[in-house]
Amino acid sequence: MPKNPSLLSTGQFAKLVGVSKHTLFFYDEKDIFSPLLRKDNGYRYYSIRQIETFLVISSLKDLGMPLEDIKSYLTSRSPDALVQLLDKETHKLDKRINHLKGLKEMMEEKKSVTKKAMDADLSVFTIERQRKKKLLITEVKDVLNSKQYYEAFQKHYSILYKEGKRSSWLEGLMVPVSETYTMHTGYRGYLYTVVENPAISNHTLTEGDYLIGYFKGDDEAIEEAHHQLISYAKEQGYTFGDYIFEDVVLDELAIRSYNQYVYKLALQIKD
Amino acid sequence: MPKNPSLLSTGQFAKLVGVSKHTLFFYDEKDIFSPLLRKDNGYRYYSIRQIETFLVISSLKDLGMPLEDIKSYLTSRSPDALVQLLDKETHKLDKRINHLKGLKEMMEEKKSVTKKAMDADLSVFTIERQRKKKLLITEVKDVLNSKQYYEAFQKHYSILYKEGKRSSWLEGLMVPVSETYTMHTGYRGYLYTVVENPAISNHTLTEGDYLIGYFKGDDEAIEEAHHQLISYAKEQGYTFGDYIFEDVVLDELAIRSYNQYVYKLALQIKD
DNA sequence: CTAAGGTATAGAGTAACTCTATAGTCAAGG
DNA sequence: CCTTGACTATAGAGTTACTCTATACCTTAG
Repeated sequence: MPKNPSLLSTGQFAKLVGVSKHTLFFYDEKDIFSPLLRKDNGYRYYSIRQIETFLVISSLKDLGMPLEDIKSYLTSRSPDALVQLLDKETHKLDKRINHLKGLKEMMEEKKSVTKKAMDADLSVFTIERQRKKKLLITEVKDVLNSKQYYEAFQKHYSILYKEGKRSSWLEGLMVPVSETYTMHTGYRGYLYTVVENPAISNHTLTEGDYLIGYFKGDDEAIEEAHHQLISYAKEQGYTFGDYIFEDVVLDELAIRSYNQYVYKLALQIKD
Repeated sequence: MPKNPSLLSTGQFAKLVGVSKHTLFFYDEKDIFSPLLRKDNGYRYYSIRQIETFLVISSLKDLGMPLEDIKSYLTSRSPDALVQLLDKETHKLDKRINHLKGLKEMMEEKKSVTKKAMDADLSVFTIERQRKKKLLITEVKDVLNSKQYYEAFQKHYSILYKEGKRSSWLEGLMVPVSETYTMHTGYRGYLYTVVENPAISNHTLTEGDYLIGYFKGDDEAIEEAHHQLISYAKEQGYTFGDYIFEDVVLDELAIRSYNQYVYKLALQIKD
């Protein structure tokens, strides 16, 4: 290594490490990372040796560590402290990676649901086979009661939240078939979310067939849709299960007008 | 779902989705996300249906999408556009995840190197066996020449950068043994980085033994250390290879004073 | 009917920059 | 030696996506 260490101007150093000159001015000003020396004309000169250091600092920053914390680490740095710091950060990193993986999964799920909804024929009912699934369900005694709905939601989310499933976008309402004809006066339902962890699951759906219908419209149309689905199932002589599953598949994110939302209803079919 | 949709105040909604009330005021003001309705007293009321939408918006934001872009998406939303958007974002997400995985790997490497350096006995030389490794090396004709060093670095990094290895913290200098005794007048060296991809590797180290020494000090001490290592190898009658590998193992990040840095020198041993 | 707690707006402050304006510095060609 | 163009510096305003504070109005339980 050079005895007379290779010196780089601010611009050169910035280019090498991939940031702007201004960032280096800023770091210097805040005493986070300073050039090896300054010449009489005020020009900053960085050593090539400082590249690694800078890259670690900027990686820590990328990991969300505030510059203040980085600075305060540097004022009390030691090999022991470094190992501790790296230990802590790799753990955080693990969590971040898992969070992002979860997000990705959800985005892909949302994508596939949206695609299906786009292609769906709203005028026909179809049969779909679903694999076994574990659900977390939370009862809402009266779905029309705003307060109860709110509390159920809060409960439901607090359980999911503990699981680290911070932003599960995909859940719906599970409505007992028995409630279908009293919907306008108030009815019982269950918020449901598909979960992997059996520890938080409190309901299991066995593998089986579902009668599926896609419907467009507002809340009233959906109430009507429930009736249509049941009537059709009766006509066809299906023995159906206890619940209808209701999911919004094209919502505010894909559609501007409220009454054009698309819902998917699924009725358990026995045998 | 409720015909009379369950309405939540700003505070309630904020609690459910895990942000502050102010964030919701802010989003409303910027027309990014607004309550379903406002009562005469100015109070905002959100629908429970809006929770999913909000969570997607905030996930997109978490993924680094500017609110401006989210807003402009929402003004031209459609199922097709949503699928496109999700497609683009999952790809970005993949890149992010890989980047973080790379960072994690490097942090773990740095951690282990630091630990080893802490425990190392500076007064003894040891033999270590190393597995086969692929390297990317870049020649520096005269290590003491600042311009050449800079250019070599730039070249070296631009290759690594293309590989997506954005912040490889771990590389050093490979010095031909033949140059050891002319170090003060200038000498040839090679920047080296261990890489996985054989396509960018231009040098292979076969499995073999290395004579390892840890040294503390500044640049001059390290020049001296090169000599010590060679002398010791000669004394012991080792047939040695062509290169000494020089790595800074305790640097600016772990140590405050420049002349207390710890270097690791490794000399290839034949047979 | 009052107190505790919720709601509103306006505006200042924050991190970690980026961008602009203004001015001094340097190296190479004519 | 001078000029030109590319570099360097500082100061300060602007940016994003908020948070925080101050002030004032509203609602509901006891």
